Amino acid sequence: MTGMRERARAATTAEILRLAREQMAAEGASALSLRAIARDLGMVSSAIYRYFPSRDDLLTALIIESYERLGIAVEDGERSVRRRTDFAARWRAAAHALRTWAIDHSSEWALLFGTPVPGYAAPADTIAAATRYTTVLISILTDMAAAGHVHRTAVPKVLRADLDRLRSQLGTEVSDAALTVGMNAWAAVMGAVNLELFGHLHNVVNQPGALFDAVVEQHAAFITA
Amino acid sequence: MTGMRERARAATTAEILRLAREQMAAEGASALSLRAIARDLGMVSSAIYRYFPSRDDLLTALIIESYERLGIAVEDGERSVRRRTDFAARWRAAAHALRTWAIDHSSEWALLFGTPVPGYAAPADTIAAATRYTTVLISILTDMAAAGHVHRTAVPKVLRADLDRLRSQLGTEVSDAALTVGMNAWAAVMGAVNLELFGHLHNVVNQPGALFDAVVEQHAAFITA
DNA sequence: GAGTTGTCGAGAGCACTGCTCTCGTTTCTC
DNA sequence: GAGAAACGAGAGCAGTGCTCTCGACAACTC
Repeated sequence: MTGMRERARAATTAEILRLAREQMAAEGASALSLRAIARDLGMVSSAIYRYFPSRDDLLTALIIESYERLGIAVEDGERSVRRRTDFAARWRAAAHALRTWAIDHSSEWALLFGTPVPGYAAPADTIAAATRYTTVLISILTDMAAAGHVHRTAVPKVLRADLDRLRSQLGTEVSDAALTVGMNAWAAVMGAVNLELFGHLHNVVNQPGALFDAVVEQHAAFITA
Repeated sequence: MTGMRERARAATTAEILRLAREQMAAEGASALSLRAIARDLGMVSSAIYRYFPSRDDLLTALIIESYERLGIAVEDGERSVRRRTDFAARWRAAAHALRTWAIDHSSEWALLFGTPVPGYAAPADTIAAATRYTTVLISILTDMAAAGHVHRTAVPKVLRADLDRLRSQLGTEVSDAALTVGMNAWAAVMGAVNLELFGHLHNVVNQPGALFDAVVEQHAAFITA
């Protein structure tokens, strides 16, 4: 219902986002220009502001979309593992889905995990979307706990309060040790992907993904230990 | 020697870099403006181009300086450990020096390890400077090898060739296993710092540095295992 | 010492950016 | 059908990186 105006608005909003993503992939997020999008769209630059009040708002919309897509990619990767009790395999699948998405959408990855824009404070909607890809790891740990697995890593005392809060936020019954193992794995994987995508492995590791595989294997052992 | 012209040039070059760093600390690297620097310097914008042919060249100079400073900070931190055979302590000191520098110079950290500028290809001078802070970790592993320590981590086959090349580049006699352990630790630490500085731990880990400490401890155990 | 050469800062200007404001036109709502 | 709201166009502002020209001065050559 509700007329052609609303439909037209939804269509051009989607078109703006599509063109923005296209432009971002071609020239990087920092080069994203509202005026260029307007030109591609065949309208005058000021008209864009009817749809996004500022460049930051456009970026926010793109960030939310990208978090969702990353989340879906990681979920799909992890879900493809048949033997659900093979927790190491599930971890590997999730981690490799993460890296693959990052490589295939490097400008979006940079948008999510690169330098934050100085004045830009992430709105609440983005942090909700941002949790999606991490939830996959939590679900693996939760299933391990349900299967009777007990993690025995030392938990730094300072982390206790945070882990308690996290557990109640996530509504899961994962031990402090399991959460610690998970966060270590998370940090390591993110570090490896960032190093690779942001060019810090040039002349260090030429074999693409070799460092990443090593990191994933190390933490596969840790997670299932 | 050689006259006032050369001295004046060196002075204003240094002043430009100083103002650039100041401005970067205040508003982030992306907001760095040649015109603003010129204004602060009391000269017209086009005059800046006598000293740096483009904004990218200024950024390159800043990047090299920052890599050097980071390297020095990590070296100093690691050197402060008295018992040179306490390799875990040396690792902790180096890692914490890295994080401390990152926090104290967050805009410079973002410049080094954040989103690379799309068109920007790091010149050879930067990659030389970039190795400095990593060399500290290598030196710890080298000393461990000299002290008879043998690392037993599994080494991914695909990494072999890269590790061979690295070893000869570095001119050190560290085993493949030791290098693998080191690179894993490197990736994890970089990941933890990036997550913290780029705001991805908001509402996840509020205790500053708690995740970092956990990561450092885990790899301290790995390195000395 | 005189003359040439090269460096420097100033100024104007180009193409671009995000963003604001106004002004008709079109669509929706009552 | 009348009033309100949404929309696109256009002009304009302040800012950016960068280029070009021009006059002043230091540095080197003869």
